[in-house]
Amino acid sequence: MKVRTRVAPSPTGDPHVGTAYIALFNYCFAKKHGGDFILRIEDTDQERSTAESEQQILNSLRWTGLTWDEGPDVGGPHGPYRQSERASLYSEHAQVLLDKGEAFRCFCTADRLNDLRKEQMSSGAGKLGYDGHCLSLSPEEINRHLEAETPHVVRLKIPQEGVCQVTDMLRGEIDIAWSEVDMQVLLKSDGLPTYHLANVVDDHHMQISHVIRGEEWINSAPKHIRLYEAFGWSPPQLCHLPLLRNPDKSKLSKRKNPTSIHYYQKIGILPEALLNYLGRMAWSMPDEEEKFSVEQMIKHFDLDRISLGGPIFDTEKLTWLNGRWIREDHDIEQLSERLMEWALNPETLRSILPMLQPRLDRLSDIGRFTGYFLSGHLEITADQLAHKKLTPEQVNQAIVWTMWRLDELKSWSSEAISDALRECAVELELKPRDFFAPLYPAITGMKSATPLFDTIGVLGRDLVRARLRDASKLLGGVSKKGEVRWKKAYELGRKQRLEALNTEEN
RNA sequence: GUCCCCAUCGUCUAGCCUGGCCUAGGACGUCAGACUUUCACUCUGGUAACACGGGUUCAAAUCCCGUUGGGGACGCCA
Repeated sequence: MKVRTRVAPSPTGDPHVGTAYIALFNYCFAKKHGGDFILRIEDTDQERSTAESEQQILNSLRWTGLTWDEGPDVGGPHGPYRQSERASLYSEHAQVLLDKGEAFRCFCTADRLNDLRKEQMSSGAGKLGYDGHCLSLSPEEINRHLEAETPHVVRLKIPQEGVCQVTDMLRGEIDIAWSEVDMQVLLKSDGLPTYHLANVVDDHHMQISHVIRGEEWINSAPKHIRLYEAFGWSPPQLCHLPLLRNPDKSKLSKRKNPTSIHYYQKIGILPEALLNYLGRMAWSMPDEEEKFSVEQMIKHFDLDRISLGGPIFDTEKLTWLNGRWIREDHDIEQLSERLMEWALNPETLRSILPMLQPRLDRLSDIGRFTGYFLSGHLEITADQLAHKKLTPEQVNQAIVWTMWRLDELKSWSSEAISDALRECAVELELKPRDFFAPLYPAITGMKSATPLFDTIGVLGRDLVRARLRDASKLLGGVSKKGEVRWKKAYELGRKQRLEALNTEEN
């Protein structure tokens, strides 16, 4: 059987380095065995998925240099490769399970489920999950609900007892008692599938032979195995990779560490260096060589060389490795080409020049304005952030509010940024000009610079977040205690904002 | 809380499966020095780890058990 692997990102935010990491291992495994590597977009979450995010993921993954044999942009024999375009396939399969008696309809309301969860939490019973309420509904009751068009979901039936044996390519047999497995929702009330159903149906139809994914999926593997069994399909081999971590060992997250591929591109990391570094996460060359290309990685790739401790994503070593790629693999001609490819090109210039033109008296003035567009982190001092009307605490608060509020933003347009930040100023009861003042040095390193919202827009989410975090740290950062208090105040503002939004809509 | 996974320098890791060659190797960082008009690069040297306790064995970083620690999962998110 041909080896076929896939990476299946969900377009709900910035393209994540974790996606590139998983993609890299899937790619290497497939290519090592002469197989195919597939890209599939898992956009069944209507609430959070955006076309913008999908495009960025595609762009970022392309930028790394990884190529896929099948995908939404390149097509292939098993398409479509976007789950939102396969909706009927999933509902048909849900029906099959219903007919086979492997799944059941559940008419429980969100309220009942919430209460149930609360009760389970507080009773400290340990076991959480659906209580099987709708399992015993009579055919008449079900029909009555269906006729009344009561919103409902389809859930997977789970064996009452016994254990599920999950075979992991790295860990061997893992036993998980069926009693620990929840009766997972397969089809949501909007008719779209959850990850579990869509994933299994697609992996089967796309003939995926090996599922290489993050460790966070181990606990739901029994659900997937159950689904394969229920359909009468043979499951793929499972392989769970250790998770990339923050320096504090928690799962890599943007709140603690820049996670977007775009950020690393922006600060001038070479794609081959990023992939090289990602390849060093949990994996090593047989001769322990640190610097290697994807081709070399494929040549020596072996799942046995994966170490299971979760690696911390260390930007310092990435930077060192990147330096080696710059120095050892480029002559001056090639380097100048890389630089032009990166940012010294008309396209980049065109994106910032509209803001610059009114400020240029001499062409050479470009120098002091482009610095902060081309830099990664800024070297600023605490007194650059000082403001005559605000206390350092207030300045810090303005910066932190900006950071939090920007994180909530769905669209990264300067209008959206402008609206969001103006709201922050109102919430903090500061005049806009006072509120914005410290943001200039924090984000640009200068007291006055190009228009704030456009600048933030061009710099991008992760870089802006990183600079704001740097600035906040300069002012003492957010202490554990302060975080709680500020978060409360921030949430209050957020709540009022949402309420205002709702009354507007009504 | 319940379940699952994991455990070698501060960090990435080699060694572990197939016990002895391990007084545990390499790399990042850091410190010291050399080179260089400065800086950087480069080079040399130093620093620093088998989580703990029990077993098995002539012999354990390597195998087994327990403890501790870390992480993950417990959504009509993926």
